[in-house]
Amino acid sequence: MDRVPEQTINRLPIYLRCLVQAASLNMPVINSLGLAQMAGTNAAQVRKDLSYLGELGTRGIGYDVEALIAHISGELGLTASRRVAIVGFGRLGGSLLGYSGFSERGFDIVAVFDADPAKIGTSVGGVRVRSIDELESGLAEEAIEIVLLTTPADVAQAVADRVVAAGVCAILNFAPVTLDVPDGVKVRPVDLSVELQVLSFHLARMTQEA
Amino acid sequence: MDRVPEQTINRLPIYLRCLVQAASLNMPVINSLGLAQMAGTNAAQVRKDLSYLGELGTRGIGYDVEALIAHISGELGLTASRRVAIVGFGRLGGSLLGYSGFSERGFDIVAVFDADPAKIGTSVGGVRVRSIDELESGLAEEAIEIVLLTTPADVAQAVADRVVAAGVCAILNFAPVTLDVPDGVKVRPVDLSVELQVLSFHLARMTQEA
DNA sequence: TGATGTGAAGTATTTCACAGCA
DNA sequence: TGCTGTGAAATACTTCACATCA
Repeated sequence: MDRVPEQTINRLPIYLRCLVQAASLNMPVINSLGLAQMAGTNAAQVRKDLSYLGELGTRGIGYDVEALIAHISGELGLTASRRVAIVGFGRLGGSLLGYSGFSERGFDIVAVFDADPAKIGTSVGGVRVRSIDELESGLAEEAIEIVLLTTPADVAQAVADRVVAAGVCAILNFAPVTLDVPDGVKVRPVDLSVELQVLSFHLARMTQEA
Repeated sequence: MDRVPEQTINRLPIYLRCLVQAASLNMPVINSLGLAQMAGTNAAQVRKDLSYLGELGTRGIGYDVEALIAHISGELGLTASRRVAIVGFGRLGGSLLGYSGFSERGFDIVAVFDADPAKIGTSVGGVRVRSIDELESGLAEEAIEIVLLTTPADVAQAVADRVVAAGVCAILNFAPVTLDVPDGVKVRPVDLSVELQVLSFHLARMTQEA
């Protein structure tokens, strides 16, 4: 089987979300057009994307919703829950810990690290805040697979280096810096200012063209 | 001049951030390789991207940092601050209102809407929470250009329809649904569960291949 | 019959490689 | 000389169109 294109990977969680909704509406089967309309794309794209995962549909019929949910979940590695840590427990880190959407989707936040002595040792939502000094040991102890990096920008790279050295291969980076990590480590940047600036670009274009 | 490719637009805010940092380090000039290293890309990409904006560099030298900041800021429409509204004032909406990074970059949150009578009329951070019933009039009154959509998923499409009908052309969508909007309206989805699932895919691939 | 799966065509994006200019 | 700007090549992705098969 060929490698799955990056853009296809980005759409798989969207398809999964749509399929779960279809299942909740008691649709046993969905075709590529129906899924495309829910996901905001087109039928050919859906078929091509799903074809990278195998021959999952039935010609003349479409895709079995439950079977496709199971298959995509498997591809996304969602069969077991994943152990997640928050590094940097400021305002944003606190919000993320409180967000129920993660555990609902199998992402369990089981460790929190911060440098502030006033926070260390306190417990929030059943999770104890650890010292950043215990980062390496704590990540190993808790068998962390994914780190949510929410430190201030000026220490993000240094903390990321330690996280990577501790063996973590997946980082969701909320700090407004581009992280430099070795091959094999996946970083997804989340930067709302970047998103707003992209929207602003389009607004500027519109008013200019009109 | 040719249209700027979408992927280039996505990188412009990154370049801008790197340039601002370079300026803070008192670098008067930066070359494509230096900017590429800061931005996590390569020199050819930087030159190609910037070439869509015009001939901004000096051969043999590089790019004047301040001039390039000014130019990219202009392209991104950041010369004046932009008026932003939060629609859906739950936990997430509250966090976003409290985030200082927006106003620092010229995005001013000047209106907040919610459906909960307990919240309507209260003031947070100098902004009064308005009833969702006043959505259309409020968006017009405050001359809102960008909406941060943070409603529950099940009403997100309906609210988005009203936001679009009120003339807003840019939406940052935090609801875990794919919004259907007319041509000319730009939506940027922000879904942390999707991001985590993409990371999970790569983790699954790694363990499988190893 | 009707919808999938997929080569092939069409686009978009990235990278190369070097002419051109300060 | 050294770095930008840019056609051209290479690669990646999307869309088309239709053979294929339940």
